[in-house]
Amino acid sequence: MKQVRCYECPLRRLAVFKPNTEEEIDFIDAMKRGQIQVLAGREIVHQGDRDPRLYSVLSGWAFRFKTLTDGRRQILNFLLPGDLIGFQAQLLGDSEHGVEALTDVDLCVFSRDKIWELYNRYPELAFDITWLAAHEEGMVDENLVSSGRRTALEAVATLLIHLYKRAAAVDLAVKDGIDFPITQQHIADALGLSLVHTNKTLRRLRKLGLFGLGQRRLVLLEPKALRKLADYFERPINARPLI
Amino acid sequence: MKQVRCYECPLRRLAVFKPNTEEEIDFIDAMKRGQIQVLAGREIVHQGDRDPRLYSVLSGWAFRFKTLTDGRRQILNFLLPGDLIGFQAQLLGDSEHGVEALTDVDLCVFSRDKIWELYNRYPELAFDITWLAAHEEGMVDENLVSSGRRTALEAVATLLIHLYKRAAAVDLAVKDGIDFPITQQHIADALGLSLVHTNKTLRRLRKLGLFGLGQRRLVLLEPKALRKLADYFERPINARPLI
DNA sequence: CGGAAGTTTGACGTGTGTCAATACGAGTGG
DNA sequence: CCACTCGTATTGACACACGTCAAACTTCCG
Repeated sequence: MKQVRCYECPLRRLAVFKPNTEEEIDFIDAMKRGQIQVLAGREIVHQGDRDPRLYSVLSGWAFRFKTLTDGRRQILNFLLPGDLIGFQAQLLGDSEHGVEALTDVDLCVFSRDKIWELYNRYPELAFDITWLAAHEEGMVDENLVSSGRRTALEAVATLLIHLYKRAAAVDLAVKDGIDFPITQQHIADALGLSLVHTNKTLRRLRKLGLFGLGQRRLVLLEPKALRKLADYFERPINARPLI
Repeated sequence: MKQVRCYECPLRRLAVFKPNTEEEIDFIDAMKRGQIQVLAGREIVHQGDRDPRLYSVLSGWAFRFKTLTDGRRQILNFLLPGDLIGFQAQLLGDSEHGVEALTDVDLCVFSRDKIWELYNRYPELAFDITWLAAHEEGMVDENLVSSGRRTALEAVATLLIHLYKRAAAVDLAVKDGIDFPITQQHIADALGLSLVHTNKTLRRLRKLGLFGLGQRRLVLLEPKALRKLADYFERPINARPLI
């Protein structure tokens, strides 16, 4: 994607995002050092990196993960446009998790130096960062419930609904379907399941007619039934901040 | 515990906590509305509460959790002295998780109104809150790895080490043992295991001589072996902020 | 002393993992 | 346009980690 200035950021046109003042946008723009593209499958942050960069996702999907020394991998949560990278964990210090691009991804790069100025001069933006951190924790919480206390069927249903809603919110939905770049291996790693069992679980859900998946495209056919499986309450979607 | 003013807070004497300026402490003290005690087993925040209060843990243990409608429970993480409550998830809005006292707990109650003033006038404190939120997310991350990708044996070892270190950091250690108020049911709910299997796993670890547990007291007998099981790297412990 | 809460044990069932092979789809090169 | 290949999806057979049920035991405490 071409370099974009923050005041012409395509994300700002979306309804999910809270509007900012002109002054705030100017500051964010000044903090933005540039933009990089990372190809699908490449690492954005390496687990153990010292002092990782600060990014935000401008387009595409990514995910945070941890790997054990013997290679077992756990996906912590997925990152979509508007999400921050590098603010988690030690805001300064080593990154305790890796981040990998799921699709080709455009990232805004921010200068870490200016974070301090942001906290000093733009308390509302500072609050937004806290909000985003807390919100992301909420997603990990939800994922932990799936991994720990839901059956494979429930967990997969929960994840599909969740990703669907998030993708739709950032306008990635096209007539009741979203572009779905996630492989079964990703689902397995996110939920702590094996690849084979994930496959069989997806097949069961599909046979029940609850959703359609194919050609990188996900459609929820029976959202009510899925929500019931997922023990999922509809919650009001507050506007979320965009840095 | 008697009402304590923030500048005489016993936690501030501990090495883990980052010192604050006098002005900051004064502000925190002004923000503190009082102190309450919650008895072991009682709920501090009810899942679904509208606009829950803001607290910090002054003494005792608590935990955050979610329950599904049929009663299955997942513990998200444990809270020890110095941890904040109510800043997670929707910093304003419903709480998506409950918080329960594990032991009798003393809590500092903060007025939500002043949060805004804090962000405006004390950017460093604002940053600390973000830090604490991100740090807590890191703990949920770690727990998710245990639940999703570690065996029961590894997961339990990981949790014991982790809790030991945290408790020792806030001076709850007495000659290589800590006061350990957690039941096997709590461990099970934190790791997504059944009570019975948790019991058998603990017994196995004990038979291996890796730790001692009894009379509410935990001792790590073979920390190296435990760390190996847990795939655990020692990390430098930065001073953590205290609000 | 009695009851509640927590811990232990054994027997047995099953959800999920592992292994191994096949099928499919998209891209590449001849 | 067909072979080839590589990543992904699919299947079946089988193993085991972990769950469930049920009962006893231990500790704590009023």
